[in-house]
Amino acid sequence: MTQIVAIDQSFTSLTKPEAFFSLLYGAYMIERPKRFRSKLSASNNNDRQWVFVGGKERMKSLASKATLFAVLSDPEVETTYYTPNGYYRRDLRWTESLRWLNAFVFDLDIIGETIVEVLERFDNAGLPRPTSIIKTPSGGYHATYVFSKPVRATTKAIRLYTAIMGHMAVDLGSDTAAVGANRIFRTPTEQNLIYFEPSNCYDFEVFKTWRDINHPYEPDNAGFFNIHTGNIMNHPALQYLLESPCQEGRREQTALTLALAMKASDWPQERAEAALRDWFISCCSKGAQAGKKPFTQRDAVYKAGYVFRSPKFHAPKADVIRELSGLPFFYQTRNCWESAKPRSDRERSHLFEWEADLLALLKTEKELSGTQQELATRLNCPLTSFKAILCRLRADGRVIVETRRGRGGLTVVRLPEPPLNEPASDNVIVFPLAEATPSVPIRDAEIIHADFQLKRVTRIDRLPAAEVSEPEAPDPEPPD
DNA sequence: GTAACGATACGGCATCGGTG
DNA sequence: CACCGATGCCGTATCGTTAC
Repeated sequence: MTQIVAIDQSFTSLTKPEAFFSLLYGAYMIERPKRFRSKLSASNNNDRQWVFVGGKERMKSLASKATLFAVLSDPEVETTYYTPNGYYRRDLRWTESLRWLNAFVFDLDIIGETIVEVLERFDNAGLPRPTSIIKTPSGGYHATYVFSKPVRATTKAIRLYTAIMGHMAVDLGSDTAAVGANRIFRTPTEQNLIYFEPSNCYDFEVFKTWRDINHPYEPDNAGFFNIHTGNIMNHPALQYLLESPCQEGRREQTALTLALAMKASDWPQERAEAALRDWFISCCSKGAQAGKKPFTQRDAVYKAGYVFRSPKFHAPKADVIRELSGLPFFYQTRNCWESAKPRSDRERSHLFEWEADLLALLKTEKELSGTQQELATRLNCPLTSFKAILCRLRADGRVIVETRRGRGGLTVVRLPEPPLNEPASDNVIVFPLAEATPSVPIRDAEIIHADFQLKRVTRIDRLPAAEVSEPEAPDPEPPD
């Protein structure tokens, strides 16, 4: 904090955005290029951070406030987006290269709400008031919590940060796709920064405490998949199903839906069975029409075992929950590893153009075959670069590549088939379940991103068939 | 064995923002 | 403004694999 105070004193004429960035990066960003700085901090290179500012496609890396402010005030330079967190490398904007977690930023796509209503969301979620709010061109808001003390971005810290942010996003009703440590957001400007309270900075511990109270941590559920699903059992619609009288004719479906929701919420099977037993005893109609088999407690509990045993069940259908409960219900999946695409931001890079060219070509031709040299020539791309993009696209699961070596060798490239394995996959979360240990990435799993209000799949990602150390991509689509 | 291909390793070069 | 250090791009050489 002492450093921040010092900054405030030395820059009395900061603009609001500059003050924001000073606060955000203050503790661990050098003031000016090295020649102006004290020897003490200059030698401490392990703490410095690089941050990125620029457009969606290309961002500049910056390490000093003087440079940052210069870039921000230069109308020639695109500065639409920035990274709230800092990196130890200036050339790789990967989660793995993060050094400091400086803030949480939430993308609130709530058009028409006033700033007062936005602040009420924070109050209602039991969260403190944010440090800043900016208005985005689409009419939404980006709200930021600047940490009073940046958190070193260790693997564990990033995982905790993401998990807590996921809970906060759900409770705030913000875009869960914007959850993660390696995200870019709209750069605050004099015009869009409509709320800025520099004193509203909080220690990361504040958010850990909030999470412990509002979303108790269960070691069994500590895997990645909590983040995909959230705990949907906490949703009022499912609470309603669990606690309200259930009539004949709906018992089967309600029991199944509850079991699915429990599975999707990572409940242990025993807990699900116990809950369904309680549900049967206190809520479920016990009658049966003449000649029909009665619905028994055993049937209810059996549903849990059935659902938990079978890998083909993943999560309940949102529209069934809406129908059974009569309450609005939707949920959105998100991927805690974004579709892996290490997007570095290099001036000379043509790889992404070729990558886009290849994908565009595949959309029209469905399948490309030939020697790699032929295909590379066709794309007007060097052979080595063609191999690089092929390797990356294959690792991401965005194309299927078959190669035949030797004489008459051939490379066939095509787009992966959309998954058809689940009925009504529009609201099914495919998440590989209990058999996978949380620390190991799941191979060949697909994540369906669905908008359950519009009832459509928005995107399908295949988790990269790669090692844990595979760099995580920065966000493919920054929010407005 | 040989031709023709894919896979891999290596080195020259360009480029970046920072440095002094 | 020349230089630094790190890194990506890309051509080339070489090795491995396969059909003939």
